[in-house]
Amino acid sequence: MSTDREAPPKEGLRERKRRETARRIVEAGMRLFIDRGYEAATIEEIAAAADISRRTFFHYFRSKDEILLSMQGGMGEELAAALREELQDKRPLQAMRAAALRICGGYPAADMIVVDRLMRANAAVQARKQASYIQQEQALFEIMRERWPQPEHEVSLRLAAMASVGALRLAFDALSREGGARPVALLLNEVFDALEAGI
Amino acid sequence: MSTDREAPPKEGLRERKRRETARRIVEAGMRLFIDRGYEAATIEEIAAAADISRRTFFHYFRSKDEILLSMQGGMGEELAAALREELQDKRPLQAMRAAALRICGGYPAADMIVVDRLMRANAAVQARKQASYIQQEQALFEIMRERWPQPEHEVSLRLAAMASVGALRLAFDALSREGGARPVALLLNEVFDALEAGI
DNA sequence: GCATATATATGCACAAAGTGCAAAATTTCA
DNA sequence: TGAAATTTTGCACTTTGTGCATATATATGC
Repeated sequence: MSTDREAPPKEGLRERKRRETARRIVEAGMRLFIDRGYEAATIEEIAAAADISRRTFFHYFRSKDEILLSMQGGMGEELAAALREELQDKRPLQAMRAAALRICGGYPAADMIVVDRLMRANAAVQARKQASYIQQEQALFEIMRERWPQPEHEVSLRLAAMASVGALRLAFDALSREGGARPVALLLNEVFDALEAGI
Repeated sequence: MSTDREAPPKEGLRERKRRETARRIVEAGMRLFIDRGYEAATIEEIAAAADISRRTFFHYFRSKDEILLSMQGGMGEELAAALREELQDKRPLQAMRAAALRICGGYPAADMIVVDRLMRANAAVQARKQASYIQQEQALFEIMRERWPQPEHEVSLRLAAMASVGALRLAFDALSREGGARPVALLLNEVFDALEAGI
């Protein structure tokens, strides 16, 4: 029989459709957010544009802001995975720099700027974005601790996680402020350089 | 005439009543949040308990979560003021430690734990709380920069602000986790000691 | 004290978010 | 094919938050 090694992806019609619907919702949401603003776009409209009922929307996202947050969420997971790899042969800050540089390529600066601008338009969304930085910090700290589990490293790893996420924040803030004038990679390097010089 | 030295507070009936009403709203809100949970307590009930109409509630707070956030807000301003003073004769981390120790006395640990617990019950509120840490970091950074405006200090001051707010976060998290077993002052000193040792 | 300006409180109507429930419609799998 | 599981939908309902007009309370000049 043709290879039953590994768990077969088993991507049935159901899951495929579900993913496709989620994708359509996000797409429709972003389109409407950009066209008429985050607050003005109603879930009703988004659902209509994504060709589902309003009620079904809530089977995919708990609230309107989750559309925006879902974008950032994926990036966080990628970053965590990349960090775990880079930590094999690098010290924390070097690893974070490398991980960030590696994955930022996959996210067009223009998109990040758009999402950032949308988030600034609503206090609750902005808050959740900033909160996600803190969750990210916790996640990255735990990954670093996998690599150096000794308790005497805990404090410095926490510092490293704080500084790393702080650097990401500064770089993305700068990106947004400059409107994408300079590439993300450059900004990241700049911030991480300054960070290392300051320690 | 009985002393007209200094600008008279000019606390008219209006402002006094306004403050009193705000106080009643917060009190009623906290009472209901504790009794039946954050989400279950409706603004309608809170307004009734504070003896105002539902519509009037919104003249005082933009939303339900602002009741909880108003508690944290006051502390942030006090901290900023204390930091400004301590920076006269201390280095950033020392100053932050002193400022935090000074003002934490004014906030009973039990109250802080209750507020923290309530905030954990709702994702949006939790997010705003964490976001306020980031705003706090920005505010404290700016205060530090008043003292050392030279651009070559910018990065290290940013680091100091990040580390300081990080320390506050760790101390308050510990307080909440331990349920108040050890006093805030002790936790703060512990975290700041670890921080300084790690640098 | 009174008139008048100004700030605050309230009621009403309304849009939108979010939830529970039960009835279709669809997909899976034997 | 037919039963089981999952997804989609409609409907009714509660709650949040806002706009607007009106009433009420406070402040201020005369």
